[in-house]
Order: sequence, then structure tokens, then C-alpha cells
Amino acid sequence: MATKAAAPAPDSPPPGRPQATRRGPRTRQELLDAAERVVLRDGPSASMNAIATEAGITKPILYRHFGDKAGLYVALADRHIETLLARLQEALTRPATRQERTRAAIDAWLRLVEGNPALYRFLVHRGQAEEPEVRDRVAMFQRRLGNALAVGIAAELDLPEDQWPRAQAWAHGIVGMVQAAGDWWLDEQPFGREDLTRHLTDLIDGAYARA
Amino acid sequence: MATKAAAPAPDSPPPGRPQATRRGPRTRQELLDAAERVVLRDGPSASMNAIATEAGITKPILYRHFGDKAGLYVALADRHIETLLARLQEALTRPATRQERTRAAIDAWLRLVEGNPALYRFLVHRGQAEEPEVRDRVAMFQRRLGNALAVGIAAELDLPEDQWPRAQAWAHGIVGMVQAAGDWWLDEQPFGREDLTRHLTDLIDGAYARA
DNA sequence: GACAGAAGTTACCGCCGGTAACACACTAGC
DNA sequence: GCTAGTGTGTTACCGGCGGTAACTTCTGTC
Repeated sequence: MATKAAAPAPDSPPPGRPQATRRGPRTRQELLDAAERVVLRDGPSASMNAIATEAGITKPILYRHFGDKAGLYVALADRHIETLLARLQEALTRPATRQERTRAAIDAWLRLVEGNPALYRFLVHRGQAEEPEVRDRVAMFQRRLGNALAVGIAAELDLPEDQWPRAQAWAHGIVGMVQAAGDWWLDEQPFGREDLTRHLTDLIDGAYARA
Repeated sequence: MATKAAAPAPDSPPPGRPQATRRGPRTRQELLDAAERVVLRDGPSASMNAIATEAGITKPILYRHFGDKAGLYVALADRHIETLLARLQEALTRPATRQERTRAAIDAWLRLVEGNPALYRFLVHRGQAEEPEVRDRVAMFQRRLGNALAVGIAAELDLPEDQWPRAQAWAHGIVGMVQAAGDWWLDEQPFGREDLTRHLTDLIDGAYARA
């Protein structure tokens, strides 16, 4: 709750007061940039002090902007989650064969994994942080992904409404599958991204074919 | 390294010195029991002080036994991981149809999830703890599980050696799948455990059939 | 009985997340 | 020009954490 309530995201400085002060109020965006730099460098255990220093300010300002550490992490995650979700949604509804849609979605995911492992770990492995707030909040992303996929699967297989839970089970399972396989692949790198995409697509497509 | 080196697990008090002291040196087992009680009650954010208090001692003793928090958590996890791995191994090598083996393994997993959610979360969702030591150590369990399953899949499909990486990709993916589906199901409980077992078995079996 | 050594304690360190209280810049109204 | 108000920033603190040093028992052995 404290997350959104803290500040309604003043995306750009109000044009009525163009350059208020010299030392300048840092925009939320700038703070998030700095936070992201630190988190991607130090991992999710980055301290609020370190982030504040990176942003050239001190702790209390961070707290005024984001409420608490959970708020900051959620804001940090939200910047990327929406675009990633949109990209996956596009892949899943692309006018193409079912197999191609599956492939495209997995490929989009693995491109993120490969392109920015640190960001990926932060987003997917939950900012970890001990407080359940953070865990739940960031884990919600995975849930949304699963729910979106569930709708897609139900449509794909033309399932009646009473079979939706089954589509959900599959969807959340598949999300975890791609994530876990991506994790493993990121560590071991036994072959290229395209190969992993193909293997996972084969797996899912085989399941589809029998459904 | 500090983990195993700290104490070679004196499982039972040496019979040569049956009842050493009155206030007694707590056995490693007793300490782990207390730690488990606290962790399952308070979640993985349980403090070392709380654990020590629960065990009726003070912090430094814990540190003498386990080195640091990571060591304690690893010891805590190891108690259950071995038995769980053995149970899964048994299910995967049971003399039965391939589908039945799959079903049995998933069922064993979901029984743990259902029977002791707190323990499950601790084992699978990584004691979370910020230090990478703990994360890596507990995540290793998932890896071992995936590797064991990979061997099973390679045998199941009679794959030539050059196709083993594919079996690995599948295996780690499937492990993540069952885990994620279990997570979702644990939260939402939209149907019984048997239903989820069946849905996931169907999915995997479909993939097998097409492999 | 002296003694080595384990078991256990108190008291501390530095750091963390989080907050209170205060200082400075700027604008608006009279 | 002076005041009031507001937003930006600071310093200095709080309780609690993981972890450790130094000391005090207590116990079994020679």
C-alpha cells in the first residue's frame, strides 16, 4: 500500500516551475536509475545507504520517495516488468502458428536472461529481501505472467470454462519451467540460446499436441 | 567449506562418555531441532538470537557449531534434502510404466508441499537470506534434482550422449515446472492435490510422447 | 589436587533499515 | 521587505541484526 501512495510518479517536472532549485530536486527517475545501478552491481543486498550515495543524496530522501526498501524494489521492478509483460503478450498473440508463438515467447524471455543476467536475477529471483512484502510483491509478476499465459492456453486449446484451472496449472508450471531452465542455462551455458529455445518449445509443443 | 568442517556431525553422543554434563552440551541434533522450530514458525528471517533462545543457549554457541548463519541453514536443509531426494529417486526408478513413475515423483513432491508448506518454502524458495552462499547452497538442491532427473530422462528416451544437454534442459525445466505449479497451487488451492498431479503428469507425458 | 579444555556467558563491534529534528532554498502574499 | 509555507536536504539517532573477543564456569583425567 505504501508503495503507490508514496508518490504518484511525477514523470516530468511540472512545466509551471521549470527549474526550481539549483542543487535541484532529484526526479524519481534519477533516483531509480541510481538504485538500479547499485542493485545490478552489488546484488539485491545493496544497502539503502549505498543507493543514496550513488544518487548523491542521503537516506531519508529515498525513504520520502519510496516509503521503505520494499517500495523502492517494487518501483525498480515495475519499470521493467510492464515492458517485459507487453513483449511476452505480443509474442503470445502474434498471428502465426502455435509453435511459432511459443517459440517467440520463450525467445523473448531468454533474450532478457542472456542480455542482462543481473536484471533478470533481480526480477525473477525476487529481490529476495527477508520481508515477505518484497517477496510477495515481486513474485506477483510471475503470477501475472502465469495468469496471462493461462488465458492464452485456454484459448489455444479451446477449453470450456470448467477446465480453466487445468490451463492455470499448466500455465504456472510452464512459466516456472522456462524460468528454471533459463536459470540452469545461464549458469552452465552448455549451448546457445537458440538451442534452449528449441528444446523448450519442443517440450511444450509436445504437451500441446497431446492435450 | 566452513559448513562441513565445523563439526563432522556427531549424530549420537559417543557411548564412551554417556552423560557428560548436567546442563549438558547440546547435541547438534538438538540445536537443529530448535532452529527448525523457529525457522518454521518465524520464516527464514528468524534471527540467530531467537534460535539460540529457543535452544536455551546463547548466540556464540550456535556460531561455534555452525560457523555462521549460512552454515546453520545448510545443515537445516541437508536434514530433509537427502530423504526427499531419495524418495524422488525411488519414484523415478520404480518398476512401473513411465507415466506411473512420473506421477509418483510429482505426487511425492506435492505431498511435501501440502504436508509442510513452511518446510517446503524454506527448502525450495532458498532460505533466501541475502548472502549468496546460502542462496547457492540451497539452490544446489534444485540442481541435483534436475541432474538426477536428466539422467532418468536420457535413459527413458534412450538418448545418445550428444543429446544429453537436451535432456538436461528438459529436466531442469520440469523441476522448475513442478515447483512453480506447486507454489501457485499452494497459494490458491483451486483443486485437490491429485488433480494437480494428474495435470502435470499429463503435460509431461504429452511431451514425452512426442520426443 | 592441579590442569587442559569444552560449554557457556557477557559485552561489545560495525552495519543495517528506518525516523526525528533541524537547516536551507525558494515562492507567495501582504 | 518581511513573514509564512513548502519542498529539499542534512545530521544524528534508534533498535536490532550477524558476528566475535574475552572471560567464567564446569568436567573429566592424570
